[in-house]
Amino acid sequence: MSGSVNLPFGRTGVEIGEYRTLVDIDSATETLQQNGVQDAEMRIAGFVDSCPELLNWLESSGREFPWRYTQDPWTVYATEILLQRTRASAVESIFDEFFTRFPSAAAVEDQSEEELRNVIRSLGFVNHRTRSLQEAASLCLETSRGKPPCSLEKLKHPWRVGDYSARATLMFAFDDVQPLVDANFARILARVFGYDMPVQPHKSENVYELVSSLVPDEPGLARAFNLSMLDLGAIVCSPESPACHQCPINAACQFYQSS
DNA sequence: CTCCGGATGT
DNA sequence: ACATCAGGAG
Repeated sequence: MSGSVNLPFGRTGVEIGEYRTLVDIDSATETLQQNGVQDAEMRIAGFVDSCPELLNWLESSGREFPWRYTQDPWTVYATEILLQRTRASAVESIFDEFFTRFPSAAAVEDQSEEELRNVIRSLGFVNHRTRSLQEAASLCLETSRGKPPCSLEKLKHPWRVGDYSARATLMFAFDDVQPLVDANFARILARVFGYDMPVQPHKSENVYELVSSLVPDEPGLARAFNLSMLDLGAIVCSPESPACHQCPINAACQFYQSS
């Protein structure tokens, strides 16, 4: 049941012809046109056709964080809370200690709150995250024997577990195809398609709709696609001074073409 | 829309 | 000092 996709990155090998059948090019084009982007059809096609190479880049250059090697629902759910507005490298540095002390939702209720706060202190947002993890653990123990629920609305029940974290849990723990719109993703799309980045990228309905159409409708590829955008944003397409010369999709990027 | 929270990188 | 980080709430 678990392990139906290849870890850590999912499925990274696919031909362009198959990939095209798994995304909604018409819907993506329509959404992009509503943003006032010229040549929307051509730009969407260019992006989609570059995605197989993007997945190859993930396979060779992606970040192999420990949480990418498991689909254990509690581990995925708790890790998403640890990752909120926090550098992934910071979470990596406490990952082993955290899941040694809190390998299950039950462990969070068994250990003292002070113990929990000590382990996550180096991440910041300690008050927020302590309450989130306690309520998440409680939810898991109430609803399904220590496992997080596989429903979007129920996953969002704990304090400060919102749309992104809930969808990420569905995607990475339950192989449920989801669009994961974070700040990185929005920045990349703004550059690739040449429109002004929304003030709250992860809350923009327009960006969300666009990403929904561009996520391939197959769990292994959807996992790889989402991870590739996270890593591209962190490694190559950084906020300041992006390394366009080493970007696997620069041929389809308006920012690169016009610079 | 605005504001929030903390360690970390620059 | 200031912006950023696998966002979220009011």
